[in-house]
Amino acid sequence: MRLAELSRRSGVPTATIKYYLREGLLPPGRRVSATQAEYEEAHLQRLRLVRALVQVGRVPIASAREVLTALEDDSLDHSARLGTAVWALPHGPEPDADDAVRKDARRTVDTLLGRLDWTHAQESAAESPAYRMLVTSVVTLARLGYPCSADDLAPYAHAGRELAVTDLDLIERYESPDEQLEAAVALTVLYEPVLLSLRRIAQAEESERRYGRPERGDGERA
Amino acid sequence: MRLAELSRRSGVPTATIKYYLREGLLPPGRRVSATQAEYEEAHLQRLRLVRALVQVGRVPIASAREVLTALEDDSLDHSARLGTAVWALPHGPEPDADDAVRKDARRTVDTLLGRLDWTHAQESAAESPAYRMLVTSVVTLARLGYPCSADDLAPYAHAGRELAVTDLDLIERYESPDEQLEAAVALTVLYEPVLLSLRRIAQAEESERRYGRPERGDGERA
DNA sequence: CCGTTTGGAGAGTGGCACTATCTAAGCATG
DNA sequence: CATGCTTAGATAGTGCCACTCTCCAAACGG
Repeated sequence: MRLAELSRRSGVPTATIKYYLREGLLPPGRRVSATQAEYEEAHLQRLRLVRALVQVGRVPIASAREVLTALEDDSLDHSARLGTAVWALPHGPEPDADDAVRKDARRTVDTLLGRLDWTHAQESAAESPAYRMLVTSVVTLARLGYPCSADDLAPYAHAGRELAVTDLDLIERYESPDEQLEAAVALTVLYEPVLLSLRRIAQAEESERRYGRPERGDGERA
Repeated sequence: MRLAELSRRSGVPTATIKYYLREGLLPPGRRVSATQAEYEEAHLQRLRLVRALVQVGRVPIASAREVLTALEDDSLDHSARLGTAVWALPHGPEPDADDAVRKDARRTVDTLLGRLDWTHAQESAAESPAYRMLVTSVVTLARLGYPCSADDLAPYAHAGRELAVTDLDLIERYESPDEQLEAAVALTVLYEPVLLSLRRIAQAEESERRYGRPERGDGERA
């Protein structure tokens, strides 16, 4: 199919598709002549994935490129591709200083990971984006006056563990390695807003259950 | 304290503090003369909250203002303030169309909420930001070829419910209504990256457990 | 009295995700 | 072949956002 049809079928403007092609988020089409290129179904699928990552998953373009190129990096094996892809995913602010508060937070996190026997996370991936994001969040909470101990974090870690099992079960539904790779990235990123919104809804529900009045005020937000 | 000291103690540049004051994220200081203003500890705390929301919680400035003004809106009672504040929090893309896929997603979500007996969410807050974010995510997943049924969502909802209970228990540790309000906002927002990073770490851990290195990983399937 | 500091306001900056414009080369039709 | 529409590709521009810079006049302080 031509670029125009790709645009029509995906709902993405042609200018934006051209931009994605330029940025390497989308592999170039099969050149048919100097001014024509042919795109396949795979391009459409990839385009939808890009849109989902960028718009719903809030993944920056540059990170999305890293993720997607990792997915098809022939020099890596299956699990290395996935690791590289997920590694490129998150996007938290870099820590500004390594002060006492941060050391405390790191100790708390390490205690938690040790208690859970998550030794892999502690050793080979201690500087993974996820680990750093966790430490940064704990630091921020502490500075705000909400210190969180390993005990406080434990319920979230347990939830994370159960969800991870669910996630991997979902991914295992897919047969081919390529499908699994895409599914892993898509499900990791796109279930995040699912989880967060369900938590918010549950908070409102539980709050109503405890304190009994509707959460929503009346006089705001047309 | 003066603006300069506020800056020094918070680590936020004076220019940025002035910007926050202009934007109404920070209440003005007590005017001492035409060119002097005095700031209290409360300003410092508020400033730290703003920074946490904006930098770690990725809340846009405009939303942060809505949240913070709701927290001190004297025309609302305690729970209305909290509702308004949390209502202003998230920031997903607005849905583009109300097509068949979206209707399906809505039905799936409603089924899930009904099954959980989350009637409040279904009725009075059916158009809450969280509900819309959830529907949008399900739509995106479906369009990508990852349909998720109410059964698929159930584990995430279950996790959300347990976390909501934990969250409210944490908030109840605080005595005064004002403290509870700030805690509710801070903990809702700042535990999000905690939860997401713990999920990522757990995924890596579980993945290693299933497919991992020959040393420790044995093919234990869950 | 005078250099420095302060609060305030407006304009400017840099990053990012597009988006509009332009150009040259097709392809389609008469 | 002439004519007009479409396409791929490149370059420059747009809008938004979170700051950040510059300036001013008042005022503090030695």
